[in-house]
Amino acid sequence: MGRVKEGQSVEQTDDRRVRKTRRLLREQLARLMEHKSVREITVTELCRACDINRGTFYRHYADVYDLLHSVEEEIRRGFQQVMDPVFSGGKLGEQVIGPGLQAAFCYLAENADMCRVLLCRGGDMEFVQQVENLMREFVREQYRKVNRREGEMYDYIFTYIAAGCIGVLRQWLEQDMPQPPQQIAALLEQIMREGVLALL
Amino acid sequence: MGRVKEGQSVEQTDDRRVRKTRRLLREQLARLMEHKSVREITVTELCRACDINRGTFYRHYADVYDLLHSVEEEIRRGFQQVMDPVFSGGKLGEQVIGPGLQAAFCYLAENADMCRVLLCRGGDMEFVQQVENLMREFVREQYRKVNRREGEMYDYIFTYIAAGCIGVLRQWLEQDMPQPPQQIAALLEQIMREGVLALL
DNA sequence: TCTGTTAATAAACGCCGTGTTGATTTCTGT
DNA sequence: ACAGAAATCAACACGGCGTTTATTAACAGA
Repeated sequence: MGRVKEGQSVEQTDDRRVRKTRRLLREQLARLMEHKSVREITVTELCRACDINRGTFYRHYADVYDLLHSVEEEIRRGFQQVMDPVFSGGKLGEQVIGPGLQAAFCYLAENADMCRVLLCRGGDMEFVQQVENLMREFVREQYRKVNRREGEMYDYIFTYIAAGCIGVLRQWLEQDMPQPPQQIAALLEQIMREGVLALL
Repeated sequence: MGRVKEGQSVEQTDDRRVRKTRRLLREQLARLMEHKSVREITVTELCRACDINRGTFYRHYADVYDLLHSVEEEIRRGFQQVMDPVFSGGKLGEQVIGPGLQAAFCYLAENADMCRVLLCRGGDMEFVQQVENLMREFVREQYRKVNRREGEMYDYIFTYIAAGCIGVLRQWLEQDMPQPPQQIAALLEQIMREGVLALL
């Protein structure tokens, strides 16, 4: 059964050994995920790849998905952190969409290997949904500054915009980011500002 | 290793026993998937739920994912079939988006239980991507009638629209479809025709 | 540099699901 | 009614899982 962990939020340790072990596990997991789906990766296999004792793995994580989720949480946390200042500190209102998107896409580009594996083909729906929700809250916040109307139908529209952005992000990642993140952010800003029709 | 199957496309049989077995397996898989993720569902467990011999399962499918994919393919095929007439037979051009979306959403509503499980939280990214691609081709086809311009950036915009639609679909399914499919289709048609800005 | 602490290792354990087999029984279409 | 095929039952080796114990190695702090 799953071992009781040290409360998934605080993972910092002053012991060099555990930092090393966890870093190794994350690296090798990412590497293996480039070639096969997560469900095909076994603890045994991962430990062999790390040259780590299997018991050591279980000291840190309950199973492969537990490890995966800790990686996801790290990326999600970073994503949130990058968006947050733009999020709440937007006094200019209009001028915040561009920088926000640009910051987000630059951050994701830095973690492209992991993000591609988590958001694209063999990815984790749960994680995609979480990122999409973050994006939706960003969108809602922006439109709230202009218009305070609410309602179920508005929720659908916010979802539409957020899902559209994540969809573009996914395609961009899957094609190995042929454009610089700034260009994608600019495109999405334009779509959000002028709508798709103006561009077609 | 995976057994060689009868070429995943043709699954029809005249033998009542195999129809019964496969139907049972699909039903129980859907039922189990409502309570737990696919990765937690074991062949043994599924067979117990069906009161079917485990060897019988392996006669039809290589593993749980093989079964799942056959279900996905069936739904995808139906989806495509429902869209296709509107797709190619659109002489009116403008008048085809509404009926197309409406047909799609009505079809998905009929298979809501399975679709929710495949497209939402615990779903299969691979499948979501496939449905999204179908939607994108539909969108591209519609816009092609008005404007023949092409290019990488246009692809991003088509992706944006398609992903937005699937995102709305996902939210709608997850909330147990509080609106009739016609209303959602109408909303998306409006968005595609007038853009999000006109609605906010 | 020493010391108490703790992570990492190695080896072994029972458990359970897997995928396959062969012999037997039950059901099916014609 | 009959031949063929599907479903059943029991058993098999295999391998990953999750845990335990004793032991070694590395660590932080003084």
